[in-house]
Amino acid sequence: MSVTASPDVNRVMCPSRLILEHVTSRWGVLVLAALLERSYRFSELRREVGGVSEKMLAQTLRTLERDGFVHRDARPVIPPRVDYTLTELGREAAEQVWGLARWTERRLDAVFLAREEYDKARTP
Amino acid sequence: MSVTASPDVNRVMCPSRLILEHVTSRWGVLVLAALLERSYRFSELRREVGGVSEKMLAQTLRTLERDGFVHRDARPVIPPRVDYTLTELGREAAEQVWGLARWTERRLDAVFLAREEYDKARTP
DNA sequence: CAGCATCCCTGATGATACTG
DNA sequence: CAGTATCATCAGGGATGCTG
Repeated sequence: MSVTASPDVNRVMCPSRLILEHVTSRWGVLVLAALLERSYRFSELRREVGGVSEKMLAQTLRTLERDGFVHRDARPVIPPRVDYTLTELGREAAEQVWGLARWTERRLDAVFLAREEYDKARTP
Repeated sequence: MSVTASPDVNRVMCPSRLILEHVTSRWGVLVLAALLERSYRFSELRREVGGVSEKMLAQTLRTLERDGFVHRDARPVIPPRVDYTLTELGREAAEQVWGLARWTERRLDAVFLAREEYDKARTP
C-alpha cells in the first residue's frame, strides 16, 4: 500500500467490501476462475465447479451478473439454453482473484510449515 | 470435475481455499491491510480496524499467526503489551489482498453503474 | 434445461462478563 | 492491557419439490 500517510483502512475498504466479498466468496472465486477459461452453460458450470448446489450457483451468478462481472445470455429455445460469459470488468476481477489464488497455491508449503510449527509449539 | 484439460479450477483451489478464506475474510483483509502500514498493539489494532469485536480480532489474529502471516510479540510486562507484525509471508499476502482491494476500489463506479442498469432493467 | 420457492440447520459473528 | 468464556443471534448454505 502507499506506505505514506494513514490510508485509513476502513475508508478504503468499506465501500468495496461487499464487492470484495462477492468475488472472493466460496463459489464466486470458483465461478470466476472457471469462466476465465471459457463460457459455460449453467449445468456445465455446475459440473465444472463441482460441489455447488443449484441454488448457490444461481445466486452466485445473479450476484456476479448484477455487479457487472458476468454476462448472461439466455436463448429463447426449447430446451432453454443460457450461456454465462465474463464481461471485461469480470475478466479483470477474475484475473485479480486468480492471481491471489495462485499466490496462495505457490506459498502453500510455507503456510503448512508455519502451521506445523505453531501447533507443535503449543502441544507439548 | 477434472474432466477438462486446462487449469482444473478445483484442483488448484481446493487445497488453498481455506487459506484464501483466511486472508479474504471480513476481518482478515482489514487486519492485513492495517499491518501493512506498521505494527500494532492489540487495542490499537482494534481501534484502527474499527467495528471488530475483541473476540473476532483475537480469532482473526490467531488464525493469521498460525498460517505464518502474522508475528505475535508478547512482552512479559505489566500491563501486558503484545505487538503484532507481518511476517515476510504475511507481507506478500497483504500486498496481494491489498492489490485486489485497490482494484475493487478503482472499479467501484463501474460496478455501481452495472447494478443500476441491472436493477432498472427488472423494475419497470 | 434452467432455474425459483421453501424449509431447515449449522457455523460464523456479536454482546457481555470475567481473568491473568 | 490483552485476552478467554459464555450465551444469543442470524445469515449462509444444503436438500427438496415445483415450473416455464
